[in-house]
Amino acid sequence: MEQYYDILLHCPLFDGITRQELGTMLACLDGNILEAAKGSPVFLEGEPARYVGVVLSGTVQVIRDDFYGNRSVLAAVPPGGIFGEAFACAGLETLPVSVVAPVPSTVLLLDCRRVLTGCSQACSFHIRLIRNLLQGIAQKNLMLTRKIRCMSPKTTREKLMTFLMDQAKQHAGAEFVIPFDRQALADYLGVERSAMSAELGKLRKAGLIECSGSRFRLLNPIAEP
Amino acid sequence: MEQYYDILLHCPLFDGITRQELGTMLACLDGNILEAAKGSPVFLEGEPARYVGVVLSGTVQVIRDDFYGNRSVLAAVPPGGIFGEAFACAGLETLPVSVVAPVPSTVLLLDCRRVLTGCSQACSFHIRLIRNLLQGIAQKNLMLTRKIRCMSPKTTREKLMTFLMDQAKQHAGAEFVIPFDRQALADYLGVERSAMSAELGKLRKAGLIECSGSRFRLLNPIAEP
DNA sequence: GCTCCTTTGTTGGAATTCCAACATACAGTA
DNA sequence: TACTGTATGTTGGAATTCCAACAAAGGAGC
Repeated sequence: MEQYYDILLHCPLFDGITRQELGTMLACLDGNILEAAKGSPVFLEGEPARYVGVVLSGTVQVIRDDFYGNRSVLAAVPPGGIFGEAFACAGLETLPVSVVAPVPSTVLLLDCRRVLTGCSQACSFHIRLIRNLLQGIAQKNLMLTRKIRCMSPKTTREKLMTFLMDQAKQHAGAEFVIPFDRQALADYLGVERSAMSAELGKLRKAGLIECSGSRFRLLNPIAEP
Repeated sequence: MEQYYDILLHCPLFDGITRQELGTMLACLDGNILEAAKGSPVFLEGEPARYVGVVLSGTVQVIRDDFYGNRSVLAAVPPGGIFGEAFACAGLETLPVSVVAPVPSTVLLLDCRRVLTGCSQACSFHIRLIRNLLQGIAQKNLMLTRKIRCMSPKTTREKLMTFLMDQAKQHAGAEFVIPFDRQALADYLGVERSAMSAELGKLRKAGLIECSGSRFRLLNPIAEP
C-alpha cells in the first residue's frame, strides 16, 4: 500500500493530508484495494452505488450503455483520479454506469458511508477528506453549469460569444488565453469546427474580437454617442 | 426565528433534523438572518463566496452580468430553497454572481466554514447537515451531466432519442411519462419547439416511438434475423 | 533548407434548423 | 353551446449548420 502514497498525496481528495496521517486515515476508512485485470469490471451497472474509487495505477473507464445497449465511454480516469463519487454522494440506490479497467489497474475503493460518517475517535483529517470531496463535486458543478450556459444558445456565434465573455470574466480582462485548440473548443460548444472557424472569422471582421491561436481579446462594441 | 422552523424542516438541507435539534443546531451554526427589502441585494458579485443562503420568505434571484454588462436571471429560489452553496463549497474567492430579492424577503445566511468545520462538541446533526449539503450538490451534478448528454448531439432527432432513452433507463421500462410539456422539453434540449414537434412526428412515423401528451413509449428497432 | 504532420482557415452543396404564421385539438368557463 | 386561451402539430421559405474536401500556415525533425 505504501507504494501508492505518492499517488494519494497528489490526489485532490487527500489534499492537505500529510504522509503520516495517511496511514491512520486509510486504516480508519477501511478501504479495499482492488487489482483489476485487463478488461475486467470494477463496478457493474445496477450495483449499489456505495463506493468512491481512486485510481492507483493503470486507468479506468466509466462506461454507459443506452437503452438499446449501445455502449459509450463517458470518462477515462488516470492514476490519482477519482470516480463514482457523484453517484455515491447523491445517494443513488444503483449505479447508472459501469466502470472497467481497459488495462491492468489498481484501484482503492472507499465505502462512502464510512467516509461520510464521522468516526468515533475525533479524526481531524476525516473532516478534511469530506471537505475535499465536497469541494471537488462543487467545482465540477460550476464547470458543468458553465458548459451548459455556453451550449444553450442556438447559433454558433452566440455560443462563441457566450464562451468568450465567460472567459473574459474569469480572467478579469478583455485579453486572455483559452485552454482549448479549435477542435476542442468546437467539441466543447457542440458545433462543427469548420463552421466555428468561419464564425470566428466573421466576428473578427465585424470588429468584435481579435484572436490568434489561443489568445483572444474582446473589443468594446461601438459606444453609442 | 421559530416562525421559520417549518420552512427549515422541509428544506432538503435540514433533512433528518428534528424540530428539537434545530434550535441547538442554529445556535451552533451562528447563522445571520437578513431581511432584504424589495430590490435590495443579498450578495454582490465580487464579494467573498462564504455563505450558503436559505430562503425563509419571499424569493431571491441569482443574477449574472456578462462581460458587457447584460444582466440575466440564472435562477429564482423559492422559500425553502438554498443558494450560493456551490460557490461557497467550491472554495471560490469571489462570487461570480449577484443575488437580489425582487420582493421583500428573509434569508438565513450560514457561514460555509462554520458548516464544514466539525464543531468542538460532538454534534451529530452537524455531520448530517454536511451530508445533506453534499447530497444536494451531487444530485445537481447528475442532473447537469444528464442535461449535457442530451444537449450534445448535433441534430434534434438525436437529442430527442438521447433524452428518451435516458428517461427509459431511469424509469426502467420502455413506457414512461416525462416531466415536461413540449415547450419545456424544447428549452431543455436547446431546440425549437416546432422543429422538435416535427421531429417527434417523424420518429413516430418511422416506428421508433409512440407518444401522446407526456406519455412516451420506445419501440424496439426491427430485430435482425 | 526540406519533408512530414498537425492545426487552422476556406469553400460549396446538401441537409437541417430556425422562424413566423397558421391549423387543430382540448379544457375551462360563461 | 359558443367562446377563450393554451398546448400541440404543420408548413414554407430564409438562414444556418453540417459535411467533406481542400488550401494555407506553422512546427518538429532530418
